[in-house]
Amino acid sequence: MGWGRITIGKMEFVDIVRHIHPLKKEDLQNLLSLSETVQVSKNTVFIEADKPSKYIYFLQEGICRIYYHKADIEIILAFSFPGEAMISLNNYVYGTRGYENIEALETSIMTRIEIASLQDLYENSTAIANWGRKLAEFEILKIEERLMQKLFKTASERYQDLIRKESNITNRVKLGFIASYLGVTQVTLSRIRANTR
Amino acid sequence: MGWGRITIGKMEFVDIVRHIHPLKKEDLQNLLSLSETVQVSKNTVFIEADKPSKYIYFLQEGICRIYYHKADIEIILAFSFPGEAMISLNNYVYGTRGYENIEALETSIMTRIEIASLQDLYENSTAIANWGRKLAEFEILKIEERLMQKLFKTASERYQDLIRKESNITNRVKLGFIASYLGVTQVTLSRIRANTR
DNA sequence: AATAACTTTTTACAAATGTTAAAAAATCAG
DNA sequence: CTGATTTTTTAACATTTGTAAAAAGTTATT
Repeated sequence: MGWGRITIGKMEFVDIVRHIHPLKKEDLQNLLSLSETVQVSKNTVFIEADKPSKYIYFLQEGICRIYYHKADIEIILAFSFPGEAMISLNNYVYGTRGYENIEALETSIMTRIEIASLQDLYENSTAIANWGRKLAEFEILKIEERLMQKLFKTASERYQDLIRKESNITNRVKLGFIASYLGVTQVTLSRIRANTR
Repeated sequence: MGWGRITIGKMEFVDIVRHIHPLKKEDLQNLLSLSETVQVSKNTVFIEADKPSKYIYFLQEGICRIYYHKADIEIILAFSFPGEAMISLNNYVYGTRGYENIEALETSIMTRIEIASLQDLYENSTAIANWGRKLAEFEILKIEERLMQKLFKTASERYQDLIRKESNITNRVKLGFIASYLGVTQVTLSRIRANTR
């Protein structure tokens, strides 16, 4: 569909941090001093299942997919957009290996922090501990939202919801991925799209 | 099935608290001083959707169901067993009204803490803030587990998983509820059970 | 511009699950 | 214990979704 690239969202790391939980200058500085901005090129898997992942990432620009691999099935749990945190959950919580693979679907800018250093901060600053608490709480809400969608809504409704929220996602992500995210086959998604016209 | 009641798990509140994140005597005392043990009788809905819920509950004894109501559909998100926390998520995180109804399926013992007081503690104690962070992180893992089950496994596998984990749940919870939890109709669950024999 | 590789849609058929209704089984109340 | 109520299973049929393969459309490369 030769439309050319769509303008995409961008977010500064400090804004991402502050949006989770406001911090005083000193705490903010401590967090920022641990952070490192990286560019991840298209189709790079930067968090891999079964491998320890040292970092928590915050997406500033681009789009990623979080997916699980099981036997020969691959299922997309979520897409990440600017402003969102990306982690290997079990790794972050227990320090063990996790299930998630996370791949940049476009060349993306993200800021990362070493989880071990972050956890030191958690132990030494009440404000940052509460920041980490809020981060976790928002993740709960995000994943609960996803589960509710899956439990309550048909694939067709979930598709509508997705394009309402991210209107140009079909121009940035191939339909096979979107079908996987919705939990249906690509054939079913094609049928849904055919009935929506 | 005239078997008589099955012995059920029990948990002390202090053990539940310590299992989330170890606390020093003083912090533990602060938490305990805010807590209040209550008995909730069978079939009582003690957290209601669209109503503010002042408390976070920790189940010591009994079994509860967390369910959403939408139009005329009712879907069970989870069963709670001793040791688990029960909250209205949006209420806990944002102070707004939530989607969850939580009902005691058996007469249950639980300890509750006022969310507002707990949040005061979060602001004033690094250890308790980290305790709250861990609480949230474990909730993420729990709900992620549930989502993965739903995404990767057939209803039949999910049923097997459930009875492996809670072998006597079919004696304590009616199959209509279990079907709802599994995300299938009761007819489908009957078919699953018929094929498992 | 032509070819190859990849993505999306369509088709035909199979399998799984839902719906409705009724029967069977289990449980509860008096 | 017995009848009433609730829960669970079974049956018949409809609908949805999956599978596999082909066709159509798109993108990338030479």
